[in-house]
Amino acid sequence: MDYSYDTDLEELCPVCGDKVSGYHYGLLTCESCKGFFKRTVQNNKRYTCAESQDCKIDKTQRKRCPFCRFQKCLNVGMRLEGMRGGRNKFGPMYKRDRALKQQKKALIRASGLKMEATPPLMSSPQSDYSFSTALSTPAPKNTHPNIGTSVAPTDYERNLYASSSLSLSIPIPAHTPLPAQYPAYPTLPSRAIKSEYPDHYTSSEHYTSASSPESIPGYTYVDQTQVSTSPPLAPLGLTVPPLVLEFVRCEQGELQVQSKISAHLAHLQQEQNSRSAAANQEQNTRLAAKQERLSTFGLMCHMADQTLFSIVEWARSCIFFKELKVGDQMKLLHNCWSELLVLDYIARQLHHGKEDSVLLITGQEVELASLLAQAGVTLNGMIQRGQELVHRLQELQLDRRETACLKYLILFNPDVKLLENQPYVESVYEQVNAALLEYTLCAYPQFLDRFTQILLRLPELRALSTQAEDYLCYKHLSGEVPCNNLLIEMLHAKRTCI
DNA sequence: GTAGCCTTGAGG
DNA sequence: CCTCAAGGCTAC
Repeated sequence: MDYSYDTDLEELCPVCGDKVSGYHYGLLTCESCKGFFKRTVQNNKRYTCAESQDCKIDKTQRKRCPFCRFQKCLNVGMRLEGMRGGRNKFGPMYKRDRALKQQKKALIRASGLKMEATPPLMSSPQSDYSFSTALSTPAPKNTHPNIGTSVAPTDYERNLYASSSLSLSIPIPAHTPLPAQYPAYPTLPSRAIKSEYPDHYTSSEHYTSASSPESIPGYTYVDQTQVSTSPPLAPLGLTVPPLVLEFVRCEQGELQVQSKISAHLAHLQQEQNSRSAAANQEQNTRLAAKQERLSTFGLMCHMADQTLFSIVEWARSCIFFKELKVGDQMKLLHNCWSELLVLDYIARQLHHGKEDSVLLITGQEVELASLLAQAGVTLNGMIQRGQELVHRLQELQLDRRETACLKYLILFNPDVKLLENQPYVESVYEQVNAALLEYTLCAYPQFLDRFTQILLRLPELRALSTQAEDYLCYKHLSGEVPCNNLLIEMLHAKRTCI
């Protein structure tokens, strides 16, 4: 049994299930999918699907529909690398991925052994139960007192078993869609490429469209594993990694931030109203409407600006970050401020849980329709993209602890250049990664790929934040962003240091 | 077009 | 040196 842990785990191509031949374009794939991806990208191939763009791709049928095969390549995270030769820009990522896989195996093995010795005791009062249950919108009906003794062990065992020796003993039926348990590299692919090859990333239609959700029509297999099964069990009173607890402890009180920002904005608005009231009286309605729209955008900027202040405040008070020198702190924040802003927004919507409205940091609820009606084309696109991302995370039922971990993963980006204490940042990143992995495995043992699924959302978050930055930059250049803005300062800082 | 094998070349 | 991923080659 023991041998299987080290050898055959995850040795299947995430696209077609064939034998993996090594890392190609960002993840472990088979030789044929590597070649297929290469041909497609290099020759700028365009395929069409004769069916409904959701063809099953497996070893025997992969030739049937190149369209769906390519979609799947993109979905699992294949990305073009810009450099020829062995060691390339994916190098560190591959290294991390390998380390993480080892870690995961070790963890699974460890919990497996623990299992054999003593069946998990769930009878202890589920002390940190409250967070995830309070947060998850549809209250899971799984607080059955016997859940630990009756359901959990088998479930847990089955998953552990499945993950460790699946490829040996239980061949995956060829006709089923691959469950997304064959992880893509659990790092931030677009980031690595983007930071090193900005042009490459943006100029290639494949990759820009790859990260926009509406261009991924065949993206269904992930959802099947997450949604069609019973709703995720709440954490089973298993120990939550201390690091994760610490992360949650460091979270700011939403209400506190809310009232602070509300007060600030109310003040601003009051000022503005009194200033423009006189002018508006004389204007015709069309112009007044235009001014109204501009001021709404301005207000949003102020809102984002204030949120950014609170994010910086959070970062400065949080574990690990405060140990860094100011120079490194700045570099990290300059790199990720927009991602943290987007994540903050997304997390609020997750908590909000309504599809037809969004919740602002001020606590105001805005109808999505009216928001879309006021915004221009670009902003509309971003809002919709944001909603898509919210939706996907909702399907995963991302909990508050996981959200907290994501903030750290975004903040401690080991790919940031010119850090004084780069190894430290890298080690924090690894620690957070490990903590999140451990947490997801313990809290949601029935979803072994949850960790990967969560991390797979980060590239889209990244892409969205980049788009937001670009948009802000454009708005700034056309003079529509209020001055003295931390947003703009961050924008400048980032653009000048790259 | 596909996919297995070969060559190249950067990084360790 | 060796490793190993990107890209090339070519029998199907």
